[in-house]
Amino acid sequence: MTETAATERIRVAIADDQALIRSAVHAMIEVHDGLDVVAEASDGAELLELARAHRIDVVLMDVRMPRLDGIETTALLRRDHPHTRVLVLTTYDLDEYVFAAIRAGASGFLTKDTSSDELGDAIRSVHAGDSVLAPRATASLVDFVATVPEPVDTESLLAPFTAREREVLGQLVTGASNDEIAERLYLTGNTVKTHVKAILAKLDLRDRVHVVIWAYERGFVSR
Amino acid sequence: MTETAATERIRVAIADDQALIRSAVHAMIEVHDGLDVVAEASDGAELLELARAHRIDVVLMDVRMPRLDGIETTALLRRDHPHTRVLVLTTYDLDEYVFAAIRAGASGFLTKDTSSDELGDAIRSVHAGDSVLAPRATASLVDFVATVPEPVDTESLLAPFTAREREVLGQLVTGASNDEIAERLYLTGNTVKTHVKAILAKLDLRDRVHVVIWAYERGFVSR
DNA sequence: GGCCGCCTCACCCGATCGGGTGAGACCCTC
DNA sequence: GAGGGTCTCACCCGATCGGGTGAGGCGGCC
Repeated sequence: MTETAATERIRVAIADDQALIRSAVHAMIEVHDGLDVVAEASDGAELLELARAHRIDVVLMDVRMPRLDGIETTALLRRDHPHTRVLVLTTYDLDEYVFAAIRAGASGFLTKDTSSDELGDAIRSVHAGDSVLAPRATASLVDFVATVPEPVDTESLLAPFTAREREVLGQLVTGASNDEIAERLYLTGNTVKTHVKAILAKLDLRDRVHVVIWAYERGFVSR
Repeated sequence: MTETAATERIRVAIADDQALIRSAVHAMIEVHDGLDVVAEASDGAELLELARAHRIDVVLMDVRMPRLDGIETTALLRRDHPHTRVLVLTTYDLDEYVFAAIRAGASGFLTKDTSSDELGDAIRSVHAGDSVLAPRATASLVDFVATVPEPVDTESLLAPFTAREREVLGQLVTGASNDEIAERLYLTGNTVKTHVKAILAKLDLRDRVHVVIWAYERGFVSR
């Protein structure tokens, strides 16, 4: 794990439908020691073929490409070659793609006006396992995280409930009927009803539907 | 909007309970043109007092401080002085604090071993409205975003439903009873039941509880 | 015109649910 | 040992729900 990756050469591939961009990027990379461009593809499908033939460490991926776009290509590539890192390059930092790219498994998101040195550093970073984002992209992520509801403390939500009630509650939020709960917890239907009534009273809710809503709204369960 | 912020001097405050750290950070900032340290605080409460007296553009905030920690201080500060940006500095990049800091309204998250130049750049960046994250913090955010379920296309979820059914569905997921739905949509209870039955049939679900679960699980509704 | 989908409403039935009350057994604490 | 909380179960009642069936009106489409 503590191997000095700096001594290994990094095998880079370029995927972009514009030949001019490919050669420009190619030139930007070749000036760096330790970086080799081993493949160039004009669309995603072609890149996937090349990935089967060559070992690729880092792909510089355009988003807009015919046949298979950069996002889908990233997802497929990462599925079949988890070792290969993807650095997405866009013409402008259209942050509409940032989230899709990251979800697809991209390690970085930069604009094409990135300097040669920054690009070289970025390639080395993502190859080392770090993530690299353009400032605008970073801001998007920060904004996003700031709006995401914070995870709640489950224990405080469950505080008013007894052990048995928590078990019943756990079943309730799955949509189980009283009979199903009884079966799963080895209880009588009557007993389950008692616990359900206690839960409804403690939460001051009308019926099990509202219990489910309560659970999702409070983040007690989440998808 | 297109004013050249570079010509304005940036007023910086430092909040850290260790005097040695404060003076070291102070020294790192003063070497930069355009950056002035206008306040130093040894805890969050002190910083908040100083913020009422001075105009502060950027705060370099330690996380661990007595009385009021950096996270809570950030939240309070941002609430009362939205103009003031917060750059959180931690001893090690304990990413347990990254999300809390961002949620509290921090614009940046760096470790204290950041170089003087990087720190100066970071201060200028956050003052300009960008976000700055340490590489490790960036990786945390990227990992987080990658695990967040993607927002679903509502239209495709609603595809099988008629206009009226969608309205009833919208009421269903709020936990409304058939009578409440009837009241709100100016329908008979019998008619509502017909629509509910149609919805259950199309989703192949047993009862309204499962409809609510379906809605949350698919992201049709979210908190 | 005829067909079909949608919306509306009605009635019936059995199942499920929620509310109320009571009670026995157990365990822990004062 | 008296009291309180928990867990278990029982019975009753009325409300709600889901399933089945039928039917009239309306609008669009072939």
